[in-house]
Amino acid sequence: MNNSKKQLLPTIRDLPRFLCEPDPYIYLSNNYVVLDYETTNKDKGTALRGDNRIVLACWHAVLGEETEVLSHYGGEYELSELVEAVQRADFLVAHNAKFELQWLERCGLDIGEVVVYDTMLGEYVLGGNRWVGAKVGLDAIARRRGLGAKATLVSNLIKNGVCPSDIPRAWLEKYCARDVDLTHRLFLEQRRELEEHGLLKVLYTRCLLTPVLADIEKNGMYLDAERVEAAYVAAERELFDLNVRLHTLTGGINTNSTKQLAKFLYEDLKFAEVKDYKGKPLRTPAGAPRTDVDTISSLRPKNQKQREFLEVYSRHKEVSNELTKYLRKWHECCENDGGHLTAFFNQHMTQTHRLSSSGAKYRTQFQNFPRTYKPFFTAPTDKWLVGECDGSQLEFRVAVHLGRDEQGLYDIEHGEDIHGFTAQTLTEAGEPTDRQGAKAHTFKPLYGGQSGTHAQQTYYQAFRLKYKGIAEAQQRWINEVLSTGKLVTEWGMVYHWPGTKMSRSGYVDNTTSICNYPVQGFATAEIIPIALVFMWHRLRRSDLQMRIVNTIHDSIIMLLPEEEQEDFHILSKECLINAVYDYLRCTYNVQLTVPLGCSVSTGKHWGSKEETKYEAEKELYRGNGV
DNA sequence: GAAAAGTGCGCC
DNA sequence: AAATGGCGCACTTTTC
Repeated sequence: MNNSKKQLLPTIRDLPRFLCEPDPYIYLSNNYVVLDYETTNKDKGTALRGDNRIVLACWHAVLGEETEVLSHYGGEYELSELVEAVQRADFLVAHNAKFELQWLERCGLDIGEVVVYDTMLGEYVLGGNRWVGAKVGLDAIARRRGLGAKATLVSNLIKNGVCPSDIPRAWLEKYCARDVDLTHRLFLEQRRELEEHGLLKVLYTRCLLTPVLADIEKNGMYLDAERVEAAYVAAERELFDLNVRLHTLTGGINTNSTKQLAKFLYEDLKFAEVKDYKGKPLRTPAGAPRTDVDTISSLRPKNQKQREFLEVYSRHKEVSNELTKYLRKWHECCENDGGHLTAFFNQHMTQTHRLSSSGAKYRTQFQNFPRTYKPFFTAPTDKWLVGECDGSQLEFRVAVHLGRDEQGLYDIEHGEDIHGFTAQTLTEAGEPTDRQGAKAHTFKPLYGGQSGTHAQQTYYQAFRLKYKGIAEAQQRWINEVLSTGKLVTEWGMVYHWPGTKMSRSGYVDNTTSICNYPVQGFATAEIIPIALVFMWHRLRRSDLQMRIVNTIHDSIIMLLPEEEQEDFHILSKECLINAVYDYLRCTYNVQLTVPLGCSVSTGKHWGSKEETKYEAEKELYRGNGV
């Protein structure tokens, strides 16, 4: 166990050079490999399925002026030449490199030692918020850039479910060679543009996260079968009763149909629609009456029939949601897979560049479990725990930094109760609100929110007055977008809102996005990924057994042996706090001016209430950091 | 009959 | 005219 080369917890200096001395200009080197795999096609060909295999690998090995064009038809055990080429190179180029990395790991590569350049992420970073998802697919990019479309015959075969292993070898080779060539030319175009726009560093950060995600997707999370089963059975039982009652009350309409439900609510039961301050009914974007919980819960029943319907309906909605989105799937997962639940992370789906996730086999994504279900997750073995660490008030603190807001800094340093201020302001404006109820409103101004009830508007104004620095920064962002159509953030990321105009009333299009993207992006697309990267590499170079299993925007979820609790605390603090300051300074030349904090908890199940909080030392954010 | 649009709801 | 950001998934209805 005491491997001489490893330590329980290596320091940051022991990490690979590309981390302790981050250098985005490595991408200007001409020592790289461009790779594309064709694989069998179960679940999109993922390497995480043992029954998939590599059909064909095509790669370019570039060294100086020389480009070798290579390919190999056959499985992963015969690809040592490729693995060695990748190890010799300064970096690996691939489109959606997470996919290739998972395969390369099966081919025997240590993916913790590789720097990748992902052309999908390259395009994503160049686009800012302009193109996401399918628009950064290789086809779409080739079309947009006039690089020549993909070979249509083979791509159509694959799209229509034909396994590459059944496609004639010569066709497939031509297709794959073309994709590598396309990826290579795309890379050369992109790196020039990224350098020109000062975006290499942003791409570097995106790409550092790729091997981390490639690895943690393999882990998954574990459900406590007993807890899931109990909740599942109780919910099915309750739903059955509620269905009967609802059927009687409504005469058998389908309450899942917004159309039928709206007719029942507003015509049959004669509820009055909720109106705005001008007396106009609040409708959906398409003009239909609203039937969501918020709307329905604000309806005021005037008779017994209305009252009873609201009561039964709201509970029915709750229970059926829980069942269809979580409990039935998790019940299946416990029956068939011992409660092992997996998902994958999408690096290219969001406008702000935070991650998104999608459920794998059971289609439950990893970022929207109901909070009350956290205790349904547990460790797969005895003597292991679930741990969670998250950035304290992360988006607020980021906003305070971006606005160099003195009041905000004071409040953070003195642990002021921000929600308390919200509650007090709302109460004094005639809308009695407790602290819990105030939480929803506290940060709405960070999203540029202005409207609402009189008391709410009073609060938003009070927020803008109190945190002047934040409000002024947001106003500057709006002005910049008005005059240039884009916003260059202080870490280099550029968001675009072309054609933004001011209306006659003075309201600027996209105000809410302009106010929010920099905050959300810096917090959850830069800071947390940095922490994840450092945490993963330090664990990888240690003897510790704990592993990262999930990340939800401002938090990281782990599985760990009981005896590694202290290491987990240290690691959380050092990665979520210290490493972030260093990395931001080295890579982005950004000196954070606020304390970062984190809170750490562990337990037999996820969601333990006992938290330990840590705060940054003053010299990290108030001096030169030395 | 499949795809797209619309609506609602879970999380941060 | 409206004016709180970001997602993915279930379900119904509309469109092609």
